[in-house]
Amino acid sequence: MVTNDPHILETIHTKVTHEFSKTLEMFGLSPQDARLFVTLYLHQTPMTLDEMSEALGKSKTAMSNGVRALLDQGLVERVWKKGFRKDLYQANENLYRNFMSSYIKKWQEAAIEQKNSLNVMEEELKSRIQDYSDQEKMQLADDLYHRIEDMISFHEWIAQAFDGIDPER
Amino acid sequence: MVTNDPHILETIHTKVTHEFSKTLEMFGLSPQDARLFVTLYLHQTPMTLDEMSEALGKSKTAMSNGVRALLDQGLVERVWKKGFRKDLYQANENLYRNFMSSYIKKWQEAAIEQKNSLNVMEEELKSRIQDYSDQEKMQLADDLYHRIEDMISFHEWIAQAFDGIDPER
DNA sequence: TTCTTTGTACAGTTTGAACTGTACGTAATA
DNA sequence: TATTACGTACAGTTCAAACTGTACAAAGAA
Repeated sequence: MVTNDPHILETIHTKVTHEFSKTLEMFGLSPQDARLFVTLYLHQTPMTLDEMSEALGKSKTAMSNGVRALLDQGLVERVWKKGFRKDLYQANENLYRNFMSSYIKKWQEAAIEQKNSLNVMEEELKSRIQDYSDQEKMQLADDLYHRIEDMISFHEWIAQAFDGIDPER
Repeated sequence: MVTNDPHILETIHTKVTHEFSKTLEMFGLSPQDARLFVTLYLHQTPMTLDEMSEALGKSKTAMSNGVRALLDQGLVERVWKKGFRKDLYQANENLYRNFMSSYIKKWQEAAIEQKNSLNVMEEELKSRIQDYSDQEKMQLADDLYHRIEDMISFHEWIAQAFDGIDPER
């Protein structure tokens, strides 16, 4: 192609936004939050709500909500500019630390948390299991017990697997 | 507690289902699919659509759809029992292989895929970048170019990180 | 063949998430 | 002080996903 499309820059910008959003969605961001983040990330200077609204073609209210969600997740920060009344926001720079690293941490914590919950239930079941004189119920309780043990192992594997990843680079 | 709650087994069963579903949702399963899978997993023998419907209190149609989703993801298999007309389904046994291992593979493939897409865009941008005489546009293109490079690095980190996990135990 | 059972396609309903426009509280400006 | 600009709370709308009940096609039983 030798054509000199005057919108080539915008076209690539759009494609990149779409592509990178998909990756961020894998980290659990909603499609809209991901889009907003990428918009901020590609924009080299901090943006106002009105600029985001313009860039994404959505209402200011939607941007206000979206930015708050990103702030809560620590992906975006508010910036001050003296003599400027509007709020300014920019995407945090370090992608790896902001996503990969915190993501791993989130998984590990969740895995350990769930494992603990299961342990509690396992204990409860064990202490009750002898109460059953009924043969059939005894069998059911025993089966459930083994399943819980499998689940606990599974959570241990998860925690261990993510432990093997170096969180900083 | 010395009380001997006659429903203690069901109570624990429910709690375990709920807890383990949360873990599976982290792997991208929808809440409904996760619940259905755990129900099958805890049930020691293969189940019919009617049994699932009974167990979850939802329509048979919903079960039919749910099971198909799980089949597509390779989490459940159909079982034959001679002289029995109804379809029987059971959860695949090995949790680690079915979830953790395939999950890691999915991430790696996705990361590499996205990285390739970004590479293509980067090349396109590079080949067009000299067409700009306009100083301002030149700057924009250059900024975008650097951002794309950052994104590519990010995807490389992802692929590398998941590479460090041993997929088989 | 006819009758019955079983799974699923389909149409309609419900529910929740995302978005919009308005209205209001707060803070800067004059 | 009054006025203007800004962000967000709120109520209403839209849209998609999940669910239900009915109707039908396929396969087994009689």
